[in-house]
Amino acid sequence: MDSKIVNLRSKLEVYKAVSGGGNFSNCPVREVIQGVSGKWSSLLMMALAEQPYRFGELRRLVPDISQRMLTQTLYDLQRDGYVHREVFPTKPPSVEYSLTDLGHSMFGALHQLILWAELNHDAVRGARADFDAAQG
Amino acid sequence: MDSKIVNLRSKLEVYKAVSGGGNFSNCPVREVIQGVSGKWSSLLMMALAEQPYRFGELRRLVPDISQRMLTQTLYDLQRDGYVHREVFPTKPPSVEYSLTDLGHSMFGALHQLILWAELNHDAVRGARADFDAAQG
DNA sequence: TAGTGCTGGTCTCTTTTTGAGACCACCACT
DNA sequence: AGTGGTGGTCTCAAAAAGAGACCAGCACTA
Repeated sequence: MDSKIVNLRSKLEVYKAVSGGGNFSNCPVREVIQGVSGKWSSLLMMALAEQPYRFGELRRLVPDISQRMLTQTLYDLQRDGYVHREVFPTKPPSVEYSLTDLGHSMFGALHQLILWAELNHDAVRGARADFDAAQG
Repeated sequence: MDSKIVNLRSKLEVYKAVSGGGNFSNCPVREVIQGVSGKWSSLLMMALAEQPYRFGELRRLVPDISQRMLTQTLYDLQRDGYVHREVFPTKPPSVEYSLTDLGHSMFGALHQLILWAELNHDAVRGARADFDAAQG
């Protein structure tokens, strides 16, 4: 067990103590994590970390997102301060989305998870296949 | 812009090249991230990184999860190889959930995001409040 | 001996979230 | 005059999640 995990263990104790009931219901980390935990949030963060994109470009970049969810996810990311939305007065008007400083900062952490996923996605797929084979 | 982000930029170029259509639809990272992106997944990973827990303990630890979603999320985490499920022949039988090696490894990466959330949740809340105040 | 509680779930029903696709105004270009 | 691209919104259907009843089996208690 490495030091990070030991460190977290003590953090968890703190949460449980603070929340009073010995549970996670008031954990302030939850709302932040849930903001990133949407189906499309991390994917859009990945795209915008690369460079700013316009609405239509994002739609083409992530073809299986519905226009409705693209609108809504970008709105939520903007609301949480990760994404900046700028309208340019072209004809027709174009809208550019980019990461804020807070967004770049958050992406630095999210990036670790993405790197892990890159390295281990075959292990996860393997586990999934084994499990399905064993359980039916 | 730090080196991590520059590094990722090149990674993204690779994905777009590989997928053929210049988009994210085949990105292998997506399925891994989505496995962690469930509403309850990261919370249960946090709990189990602390120590193994039994079903009822987890339910008490996360009081606002329904029994149905607790069952299902644990099942999914087990299927992806992050969680080990062990039944003890007590009366009545008890079931213990713990992280596998893969689960601990993944949590190491998720941990970065959790630490970020700890440090920045007030900034996110502030952004949210500002946005709501401005937009109505 | 009957009642109560705890175990880890499943089943059904309702509510919320998401997806699919039509529709919109505006303007440029052909 | 028709077509296409802009960034959306609106409606309706499908999928996912939440709420809560129910279950068998055994221990403990009254």
